[in-house]
Amino acid sequence: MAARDYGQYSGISRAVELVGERWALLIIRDLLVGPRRYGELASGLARIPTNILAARLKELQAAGVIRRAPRSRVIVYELTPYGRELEPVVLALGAWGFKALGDPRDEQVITPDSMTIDLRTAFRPVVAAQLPPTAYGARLGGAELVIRVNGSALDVTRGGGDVDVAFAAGTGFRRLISGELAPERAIETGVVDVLHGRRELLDRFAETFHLAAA
Amino acid sequence: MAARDYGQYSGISRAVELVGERWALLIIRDLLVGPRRYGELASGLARIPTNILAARLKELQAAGVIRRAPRSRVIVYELTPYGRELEPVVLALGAWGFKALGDPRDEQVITPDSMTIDLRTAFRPVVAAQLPPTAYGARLGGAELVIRVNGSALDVTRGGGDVDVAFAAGTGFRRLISGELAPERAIETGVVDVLHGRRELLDRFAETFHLAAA
DNA sequence: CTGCATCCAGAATGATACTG
DNA sequence: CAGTATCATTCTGGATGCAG
Repeated sequence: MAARDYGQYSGISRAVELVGERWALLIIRDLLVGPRRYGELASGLARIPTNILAARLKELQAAGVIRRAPRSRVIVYELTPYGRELEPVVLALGAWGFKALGDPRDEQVITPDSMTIDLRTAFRPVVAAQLPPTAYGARLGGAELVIRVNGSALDVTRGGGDVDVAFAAGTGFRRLISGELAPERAIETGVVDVLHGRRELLDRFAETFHLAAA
Repeated sequence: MAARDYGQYSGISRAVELVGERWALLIIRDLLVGPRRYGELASGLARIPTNILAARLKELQAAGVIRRAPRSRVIVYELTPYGRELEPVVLALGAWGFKALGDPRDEQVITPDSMTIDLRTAFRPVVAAQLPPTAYGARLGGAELVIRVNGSALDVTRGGGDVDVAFAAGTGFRRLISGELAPERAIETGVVDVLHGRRELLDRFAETFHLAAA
């Protein structure tokens, strides 16, 4: 039950003892977006068995990475301050893994939380600071997000709202961000579908969010 | 055998599919220090079962993270360029885990490679750049290292050589680096044992290598 | 209904023995 | 030295049960 240890005295081995079990980093990823209820975690991590989710939540609590917090009648899980220190690690790991992503397969889901973190990994604050504030509406798989960029600040929320440009992208999302496909080409080929708004803002999106493939 | 996938289309899930299996990140950690033979990896990761090591090496090759390279009669494993891009991830994770380290337990080993990476995570190049070049000899558990700091450059090698100060530290190593114990106190209490050289250089060591506990 | 606990088949790991 | 083969143990995944 407790994470088996590696018998080594080192930072890495301690870290993987704490958060290296299967599913653990994905739980942490979703909690980086915000506190979540048990059921919210379960539906965000569609294929996690419920007993494994319960076990991981206990282990991560014991490790001091997350905690149960009562919020007006319901219980949510949230990162502790120490857990939140994993943010740079998760973002760096996500950036690395993003480069190895191919096109999404049919059985793969995109959740709002995972997409939010992926957007954070690809976000270029220095570039964004030079551009006017913009709100994008993005529909990707099952996730529908409003992405607000204001200076070097990024804010991603779920659901609708007023946006400057709204688009739907399946396989195109990664290609846009990797620079593999220019925005105009993406629209032409139908890989990205602009639903409404100023379609030229897709260029700005591609500038703001960029992660070159390896 | 192949890494089971999480059914999600995201950077993190892809990353943990590639390097999230048990022992994988420790193998990568040691390969970050330099190319290693099968037997070197096996002895650095004392408790890894040999079949698991063999399996991981194959999976990591298939993932494009490492490769087998023939070096004058023998075969070594080394990181691919893509694998080397994990360096910031491993260092960040190591820094996080280091903060959760307690005192070393008896059954825990310290290997030269793991210690080398831990020193890299704690190294402060900006601080080091202000200090004169210094060579430290450190004996920690089974690992005996020569640590050369020259400006903002750090070089850690195994074995002996001329150093400005040599010291042995058991539990003291972490406490020194975390700032939990001042160098003078460490020497007084016998937690750190200066073998020869200028003992006041331990202050410089503690300035150069620092990682505050959480 | 949410938040888990229990049960069981199958997969991964760990220990050890063995081979080219 | 560099792995492969075998087998006991542990963990995961999927289904289901159940208490607040």
